[in-house]
Amino acid sequence: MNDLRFPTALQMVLSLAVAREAKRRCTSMELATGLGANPALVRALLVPLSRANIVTTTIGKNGGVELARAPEEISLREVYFAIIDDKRLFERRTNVPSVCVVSTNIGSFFEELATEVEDAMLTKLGQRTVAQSLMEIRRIDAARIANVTEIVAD
Amino acid sequence: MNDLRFPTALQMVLSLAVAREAKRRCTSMELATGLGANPALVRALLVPLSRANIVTTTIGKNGGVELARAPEEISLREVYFAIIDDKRLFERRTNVPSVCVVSTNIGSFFEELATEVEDAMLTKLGQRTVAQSLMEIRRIDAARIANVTEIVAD
DNA sequence: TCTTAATGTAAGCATTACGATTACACTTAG
DNA sequence: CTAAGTGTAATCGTAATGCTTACATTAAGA
Repeated sequence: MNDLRFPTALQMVLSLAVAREAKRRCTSMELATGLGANPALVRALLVPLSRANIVTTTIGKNGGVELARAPEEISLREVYFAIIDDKRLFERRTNVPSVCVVSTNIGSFFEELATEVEDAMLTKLGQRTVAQSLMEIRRIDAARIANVTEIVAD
Repeated sequence: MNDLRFPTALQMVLSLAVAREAKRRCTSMELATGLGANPALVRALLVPLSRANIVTTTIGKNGGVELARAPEEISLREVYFAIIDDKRLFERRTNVPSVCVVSTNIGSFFEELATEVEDAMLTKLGQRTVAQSLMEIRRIDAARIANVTEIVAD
């Protein structure tokens, strides 16, 4: 089973960015509906997002979720890091015996390699903000609609 | 459970690069010993490596495995791609309903994003060859030995 | 030709991590 | 006081992978 936490959290944040334009809050139920998922799953993901100061949750009646900052100020790297954090992209083997120069040092080497590759990935994510991503989503939507119209016209 | 195929294959290829210097072949048993793993596991990974022309296997008595090319000519990207291939780094959610502009287009958007991030990672891996990696391993080993000597001297 | 040493491959079990759901405690507006 | 929210724990199902065993296949060499 693949890890869907990042795509899920990303969609949540993007939906919150849309709601923010209307100065609205979302409930975990609304977010769950957009995902085709369960509100409890959404709330579980809200915990680390809240801890990272990406969203703000309000308990009680009329409560809900909103972005803690302007979407221009939130990078996808922050979202990824808030959600994933501990898990390394590449995990190394454990219990490798020391029987040659390779087996003895592969652990350190792989750690270096994994860090470097992971940094490259995070840098890429750091170059994108939530605001830009929302613009991109709308660009994709416009293209989709234009395409549908064209097909209908045939 | 984390996917250990890439680190496993990488160690195998590095061990084969060492063996190549001595003009030796390795058996899957030898490689498995260095990994602390089972020969059948090694042989399963040998199949895609062989298909990608990274290693050459020889069946029968006195058979075994060797690098198919010089270690300078094999990038870590090739090793990664040979082993992982199908599996995307980021998987998107399935069955997302179309209830708003975000949920309707998040799939396409995430696909674009995942491709870009994955390319960044593969580029990083493409900049490293097996030969360079082996040199790096030996550098780490030398540093480790120097450190041990220093501690013993205290 | 027979034995031996190797790869190729399929089948089955255990483990792990995550998704999904349910349930309930807690909080706050009106 | 009630309704509408979040916070969180517990449980189950499932998919992917590692690990192991077993056996078929192949080829060298006595």
